[in-house]
Amino acid sequence: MRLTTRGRYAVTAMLDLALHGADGPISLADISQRQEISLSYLEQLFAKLRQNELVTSVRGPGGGYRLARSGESINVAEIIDAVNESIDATSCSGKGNCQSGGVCLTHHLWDDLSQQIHRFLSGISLDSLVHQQEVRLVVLRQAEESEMS
Amino acid sequence: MRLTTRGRYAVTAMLDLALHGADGPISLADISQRQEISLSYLEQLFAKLRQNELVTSVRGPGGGYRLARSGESINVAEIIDAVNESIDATSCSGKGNCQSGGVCLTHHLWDDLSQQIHRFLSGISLDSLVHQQEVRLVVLRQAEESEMS
DNA sequence: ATTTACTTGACTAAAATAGTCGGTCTTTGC
DNA sequence: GCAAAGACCGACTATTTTAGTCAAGTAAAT
Repeated sequence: MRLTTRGRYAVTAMLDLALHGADGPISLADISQRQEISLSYLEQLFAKLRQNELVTSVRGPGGGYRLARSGESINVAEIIDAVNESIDATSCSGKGNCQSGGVCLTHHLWDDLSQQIHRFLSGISLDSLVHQQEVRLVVLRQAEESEMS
Repeated sequence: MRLTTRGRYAVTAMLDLALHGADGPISLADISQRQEISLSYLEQLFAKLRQNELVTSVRGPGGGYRLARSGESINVAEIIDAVNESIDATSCSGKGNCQSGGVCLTHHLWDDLSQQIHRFLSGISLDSLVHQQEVRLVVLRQAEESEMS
């Protein structure tokens, strides 16, 4: 299992869209500045998010990305999935052939853990994050920072 | 956050000790054969497990390792910790300085997830694994396999 | 037409993983 | 006392993944 900056960046960027995308598409340059994520790296991530139909793009001046569905219907687990970070904790990717055809001693444990994590993350929608106190505070700070520059 | 073969191997090896260590120390060679883990790699892992006082060693012929405490009092979270696989899912290692001194947009989410995982894994003792039906079945299969060779 | 911005693919440095290898030190049993 | 078993230690390495750069497009709006 891995949960690295890739998945974290993807969720952060999607949350940025949910927060600022109310009126019109958001450019990757904006997200890059607000969330301090390399622009070229965002391009890579959004290619996958688009393939997985989590965002739609608008080309040309004033263009950018917007959420493909409502923030209510998009959960964190599917964002992480979209950028190829499996939440699976087993070594056999759930296939159950971790030791010479059968399951290994701890297969069941990792399987349980995977389900636990998946249940947790898929229960969290972008909308629910938008409404969190902790998130709102960060949004305010980011707004101040952007005024200064 | 990472959960890779290192943490999985460590838990598997510790469970092997809990299962077979009732009468006398278990050699790494035994564990290596039963669990199909490279002997040299096990040595690395057990160095850390010993430093963290999860196992004690007995040198010389007939020697090996045994659990330092009862299987009831050792939980999976501390085993994974011992081999340096942090369960923390935040990018700032919980420090809260993920974005220019403050927290990033999704810090709280990863913090929550980390706690969730930690609570789950620290609630599982080696003993509770020993008594699981799924584990017992694998133990039987492994016993058969070792008879054949 | 020109500008803006998305799109694609190839490429790369750095880190982590998953080991290997060779040797040393201790203890037990013959 | 000596040989073998097995823990212990450190250095070394191939592979993979991550995180990111760079350059060359393509599409759409003004």
